[in-house]
Amino acid sequence: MAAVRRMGPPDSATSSALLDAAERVLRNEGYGAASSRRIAEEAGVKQQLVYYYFRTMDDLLLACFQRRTARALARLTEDVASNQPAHAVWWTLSDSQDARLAFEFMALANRHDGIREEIARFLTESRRMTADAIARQCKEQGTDLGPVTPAAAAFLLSTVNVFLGREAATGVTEGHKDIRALIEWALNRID
Amino acid sequence: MAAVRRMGPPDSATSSALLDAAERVLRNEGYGAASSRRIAEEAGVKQQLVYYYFRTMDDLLLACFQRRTARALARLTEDVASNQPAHAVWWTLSDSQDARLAFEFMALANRHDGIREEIARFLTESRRMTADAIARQCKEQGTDLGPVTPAAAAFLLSTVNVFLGREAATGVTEGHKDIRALIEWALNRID
DNA sequence: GTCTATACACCGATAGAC
DNA sequence: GTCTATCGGTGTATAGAC
Repeated sequence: MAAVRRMGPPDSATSSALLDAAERVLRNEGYGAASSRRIAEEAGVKQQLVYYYFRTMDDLLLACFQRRTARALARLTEDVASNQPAHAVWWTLSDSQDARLAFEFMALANRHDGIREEIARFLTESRRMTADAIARQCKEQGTDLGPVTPAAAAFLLSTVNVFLGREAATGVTEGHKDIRALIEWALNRID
Repeated sequence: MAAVRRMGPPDSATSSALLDAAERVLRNEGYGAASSRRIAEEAGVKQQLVYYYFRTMDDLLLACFQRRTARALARLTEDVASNQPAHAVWWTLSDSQDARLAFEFMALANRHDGIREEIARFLTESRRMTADAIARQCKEQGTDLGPVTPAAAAFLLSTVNVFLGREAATGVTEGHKDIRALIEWALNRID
């Protein structure tokens, strides 16, 4: 029956600043550095304020991820409705900052049940939307992708960028130019 | 000048058991759980023994990764020399346990300089070996992969499995069947 | 080679004053 | 809404006995 602690509204400026700070820490230092003290410092507030706006650290990280997925799904909805859906999805996912953050959340899912479930929901949903858009586009254009089914294309579109971003941050670029060229070639066949 | 602490040999049974334990903890619980206490417990020894065999926790994790890359490069050398190099590389990388561990090390690289450098070296080297083998195979067989250059194929071979493994552990399987079929199709064209 | 004991930093989280 | 103070737990790492 706990839940007696006083708590602030989820839409305040400070709450939002904490979520922004959490994103930066996760992206640049990894989830191992995402402590209440480090995130509060990054946001420029006292550590204890974290627990005024969020019940637990796990709650903060989950809220951070959910804010991201809500934005990503809104953006994806626009992308698949555009007249070059495959290109639009690819360019949205091409943001290197987002890719590194996405990687960190995937890693976090290993020990955070809530985030694991959210990731499963989000990936399944977004991949279906992308696959449907590609299938529709191919049908309209009369394009045959051969062994590359819409579902396979959607998988590649959503995973390749995450690796490109993480590897680039690690100092690896082997094969990156070629894989980008290959994706561009495929996008031009689809759209 | 430090380095005054007494330390054990790097090839003992206990040292090896600690590295095995570290692999299991990393794979199943993530790098956030890879503490000296947790790893010692997993290996069935006292926490302080970790510091008899390894100078720091970072050293242990680096040794763990280096043991893995040494084995992986040896295996890769066999694979690329076989008469179906592409298939051999793919099946080696298809081990889901290895894939999940590889993902964890990629995440660790965000905050561990030594591992980041080792990953950069290993990925660059292994990807070149794979690309060379694919290029050679295509030349011998007279196969034209079109927009899929050997470097692009090597990138996909080394990254797709890592995501398949991590996603499956997260409860996501959307597009997995299709991407496996696509890879198989491509492998049969190459070898 | 392994044990006990222990120092010190940082972690998540709470209580209550202002 | 933000502050100070603080608790118990866990983390890395070391010293010295057996």
